[in-house]
Amino acid sequence: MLALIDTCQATVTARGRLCACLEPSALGRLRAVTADARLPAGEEVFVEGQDAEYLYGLRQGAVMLTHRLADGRRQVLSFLFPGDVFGFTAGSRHMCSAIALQRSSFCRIPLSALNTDSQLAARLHQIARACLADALDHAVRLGRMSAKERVADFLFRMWRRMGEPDELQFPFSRVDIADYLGLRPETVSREIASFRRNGLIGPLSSDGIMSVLAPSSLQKFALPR
Amino acid sequence: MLALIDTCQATVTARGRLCACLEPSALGRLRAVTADARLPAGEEVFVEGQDAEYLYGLRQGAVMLTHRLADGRRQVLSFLFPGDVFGFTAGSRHMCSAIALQRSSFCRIPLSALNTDSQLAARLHQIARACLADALDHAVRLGRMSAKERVADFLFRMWRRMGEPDELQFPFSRVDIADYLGLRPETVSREIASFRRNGLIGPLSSDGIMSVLAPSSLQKFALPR
DNA sequence: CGATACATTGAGGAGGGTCAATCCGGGTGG
DNA sequence: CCACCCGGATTGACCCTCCTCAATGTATCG
Repeated sequence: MLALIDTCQATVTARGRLCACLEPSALGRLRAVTADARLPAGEEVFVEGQDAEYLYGLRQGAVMLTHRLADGRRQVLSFLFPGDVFGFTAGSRHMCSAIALQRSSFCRIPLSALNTDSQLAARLHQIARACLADALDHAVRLGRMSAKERVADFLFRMWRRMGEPDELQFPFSRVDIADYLGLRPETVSREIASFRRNGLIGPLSSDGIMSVLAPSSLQKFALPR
Repeated sequence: MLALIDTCQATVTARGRLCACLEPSALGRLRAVTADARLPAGEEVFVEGQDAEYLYGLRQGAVMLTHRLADGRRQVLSFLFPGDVFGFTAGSRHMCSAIALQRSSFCRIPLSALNTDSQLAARLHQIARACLADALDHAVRLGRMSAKERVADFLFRMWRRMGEPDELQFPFSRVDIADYLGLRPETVSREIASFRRNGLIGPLSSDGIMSVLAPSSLQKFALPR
């Protein structure tokens, strides 16, 4: 019965838990219209400019939203984890691409469901407002924080987002992180090395796992909330 | 009758025109719950951390949304003009402050109206998604564009937003622009001076009015859309 | 007319970008 | 099993964009 109430095997997050916030009848309607899908790492859920037909709820894996300029420069707009909902658009077309960073599974919610199910629509719009808040926070980071602050804030938020583990294992590359933070990969590397020298994080093991030694020191650089 | 259909004296914009998109009966319900207000320049519509009770529709004037870091650094998140709707929140509290840049008038829409009027709610959520798109665009600018590109893009978008006039008259200071673009006011001044030397904009008259001579040249720096 | 606030301009410096070399782990094939 | 290669991460050297600090210009207001 619990499994029925929350069909997404999602970690509990402020933004996520689409299913958990719906009453059983609404959940039934949701299940009736959603379809599941899987993608291997590197594949696109949707691409910029494509007609938007669905919203997406990430069940397992990780996804990033990216926007590309004409000359190839890329900005990563968001990293998404299980429980997160994505695919919101202003008009009829996607304004960014969604790329699976790992083998991922997600459900697709037809946009038409927004017109027919007001409780579902209200919940999804609440999530859209949370995405707006995230985007504005990100603008603050990109506009007003130094490279060191951006990297520390990023490590801290990822650490918290992943359940405050002793060891962080990222599904994304240095280039992805750099494109998210508005920096170059070399700068990200240097800042991480600096934190390691200062004992805020442990030595990097061979497979990219890093231990978080002093989360509170990282948090000093982070945006509140 | 036209006045009844659109009670906001707002310029036509993609994001705005809340009233114009509502059918007459919904508009009547909207008018029944909204209240009007005015503010002089410099006053706050709401401040960060305050409990959110309303959404706001700007009728006349100009407003900016700002976020402050603990040490005083400020990021301007958005400049708003007649027709724009603002005050969207993720939780129960405002995540930014809204400051009138000019004497402004606006209407207040109680959040409770979102629960009782689904057509109004749908329209406001559509606007919220447009705000999300704007915020993501802004992240691209802040993360991946040079100072020259940011200023050119800003001038071009303001020029277009204000109806492509021959002369631009801003209601905000260089500091406001700099805090919006993630730059220092000196840098904004220098880039504007550079555009003036290159003939993209005319000489600055004493009262801050600038003429736009080569919008298409400015547009080359701008983000599409 | 001075005082204040804001914009502009200049000189110098620092943070982060650019380019290149090196390292390292994993896959591939002999 | 090992040599080779390849992609990503790291590190170093150098440079450029943008910031910092200060001086000057300009408009508004008492």
